[in-house]
Amino acid sequence: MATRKEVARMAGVSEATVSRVLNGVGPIKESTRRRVLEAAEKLNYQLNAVAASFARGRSGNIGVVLPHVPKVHLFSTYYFAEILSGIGEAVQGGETGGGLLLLYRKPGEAYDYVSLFRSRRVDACLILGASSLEPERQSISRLADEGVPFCVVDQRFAEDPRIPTIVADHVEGTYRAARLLLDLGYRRIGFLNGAPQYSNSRDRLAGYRKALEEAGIGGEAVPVFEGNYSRKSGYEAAEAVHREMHRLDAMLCANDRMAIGLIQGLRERGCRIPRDLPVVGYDNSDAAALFDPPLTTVEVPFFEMGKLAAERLIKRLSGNAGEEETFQAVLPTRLVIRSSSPIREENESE
Amino acid sequence: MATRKEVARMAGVSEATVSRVLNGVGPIKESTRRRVLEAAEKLNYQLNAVAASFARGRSGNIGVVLPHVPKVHLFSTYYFAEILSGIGEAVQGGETGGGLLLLYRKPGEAYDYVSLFRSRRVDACLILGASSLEPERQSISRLADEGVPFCVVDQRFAEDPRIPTIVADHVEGTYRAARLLLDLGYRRIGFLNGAPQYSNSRDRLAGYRKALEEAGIGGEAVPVFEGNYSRKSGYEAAEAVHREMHRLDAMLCANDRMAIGLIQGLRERGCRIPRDLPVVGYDNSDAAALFDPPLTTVEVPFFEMGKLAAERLIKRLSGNAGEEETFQAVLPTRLVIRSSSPIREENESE
DNA sequence: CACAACAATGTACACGCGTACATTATGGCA
DNA sequence: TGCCATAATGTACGCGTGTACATTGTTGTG
Repeated sequence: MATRKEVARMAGVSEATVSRVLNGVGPIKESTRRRVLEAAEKLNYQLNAVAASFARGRSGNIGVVLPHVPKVHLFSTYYFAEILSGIGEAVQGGETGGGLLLLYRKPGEAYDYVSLFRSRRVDACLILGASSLEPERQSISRLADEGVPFCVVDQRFAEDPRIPTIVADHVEGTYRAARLLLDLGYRRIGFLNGAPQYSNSRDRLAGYRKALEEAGIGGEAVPVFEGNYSRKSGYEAAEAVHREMHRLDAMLCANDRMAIGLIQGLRERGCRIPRDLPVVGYDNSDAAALFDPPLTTVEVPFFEMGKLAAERLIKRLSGNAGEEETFQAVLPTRLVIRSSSPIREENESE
Repeated sequence: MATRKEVARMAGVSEATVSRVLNGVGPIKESTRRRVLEAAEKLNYQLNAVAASFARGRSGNIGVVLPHVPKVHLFSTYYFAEILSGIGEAVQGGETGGGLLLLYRKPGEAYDYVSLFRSRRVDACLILGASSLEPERQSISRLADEGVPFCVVDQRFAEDPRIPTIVADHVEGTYRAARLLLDLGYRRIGFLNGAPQYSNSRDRLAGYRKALEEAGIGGEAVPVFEGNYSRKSGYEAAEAVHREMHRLDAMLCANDRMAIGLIQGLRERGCRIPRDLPVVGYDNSDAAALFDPPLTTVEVPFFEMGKLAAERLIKRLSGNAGEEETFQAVLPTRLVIRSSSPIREENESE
């Protein structure tokens, strides 16, 4: 394995000159540059990236921290897949040379993000699938203390404005979805939510409640169910939903997968969708369009969220540090009307 | 930022002792260990992973090289999502401490894998979505020359037995699927394949042809179409398929997404599935079960392939090197019968 | 008690690079 | 020619760790 020293010797220059040629630093005579490059070529020299990272004090890659749930195919989840695709798009476009370092954490537990930086394994870090549970919140908070570049995707920490976040406007999303059903004349609209430790779950609930309250429908008149965003949990919720059927005339779900599971479960109980019960999903995943019936749902720009988050980090790494150090962006959602809700002459989007 | 030296000073020992305590190497007096750990704790010391990698000559993470196609949401692809999920499962279970380093390459181009190792950025490497195109084949071949741990997933290089691969038995997969249609009485079975630069495409074609030949159906009697595994390409293929309808009485597709696109396109031309034309997919993606009609398809253990590939690398890294250096595994596929093919009393699986 | 065996720790250096600073060529101008 | 600014290159060192080897305690055995 050739090293810088050998290249220097063959080219008849000092190691520093080799380094300068390879990094394009400082003025170099053209003939020298050629000699060095030829020597490097001839020796099949390859810069040791780890040594360079060590000398620079930076690893050159961006960390992406994901929750690991055994047996769950995380990447096959529309939510994570889209966010990650967006992140990938950004790092590819950014030409950082470095890669994405995928790291797993146990959800709910404290993860030592600070060590991640202290150990120089990442220069910046994106946090996906975080919750508001105290251990997680604290460890993310410590990251803010540290002043390092990071960003939490789709999870707000309203109480700590120093935590940079990029979220979607889920309040508006479920508000619109609920309004659609209300405008169609439904009053007893149930809600199947995900776990409340996620701010995005709580936001969805808030938007739903807001719409109902505006329509003068009391808080406890309509039941709220809880799943975990999996198809299975929606399927299992069908039992409870079916039991409460007399108090319901429509269902709103916090994501498409649960909506699909719910519909499958309700069908097994003889329920026809949307005739007996309109069901509205959320996310506008691929499955929403393919399912029978195609789901009315809310489109969320997960791809763009990931892309934006990564771009911000990359920009902050490669230049003007410090400015707009903490940012909190909220991206809009969009209602998509299909046939799991009754068709009527409504505005197709917006 | 505390360093080893300071810990050593505070604990009243040498740096070497600190290192030994932290790495659990050699005999250490219990009282010393405690003093060191206390000092490290008190100073909030964090080992510099980059420096350690540098000293060890290993980075501690596993590279995953993916094709990057602009605007394509790679992770949202069932194929890549499942393989990556499997890889994630393996690295999580393996407790390597290190992470997955995601790296992008331009498909079809030569990628300098060797540099990846020479630069010490990865200790091992998984290659996804590779093709048999000459530049790619060569650069992967060079990796084999190098003798480093790597594995190509779902792409064979039959001509070079030194290249470790894990593939699915796609020949058997399409053979079974074609046999299903033949057994149902169909003779003029068309095939919509992916791009032929992938061995998995060619294998699918081979299985399909094998079944037809066994049934005494000549090579050119039935048309073969080509897409690129996207839903859109299947949708666009509908035109050609519809044009050739008189020569067809069933269609086999190289993946579910194309099958779905094809069905959507055919429907727009007034074609009913499966009554007018049975369509069989491939992959058994989530969409296959959700689509209307649910697709008859071939299940492929992508998750297991990724998991197995990663496990092999991890095993090879963390111990007995050299043995079974190159391995080529072939995992079985499984026919899944749903209603995009006519129902008859067939064996549901196997 | 002498000595070996081993436990416990210290010393010293390599790892390959980036870069601050020192030094030497080069060219323009008075 | 002499002088200075700048180009071009060399020297020297730090980065923080792992670890081979040397050294110093400790224990057991004859």
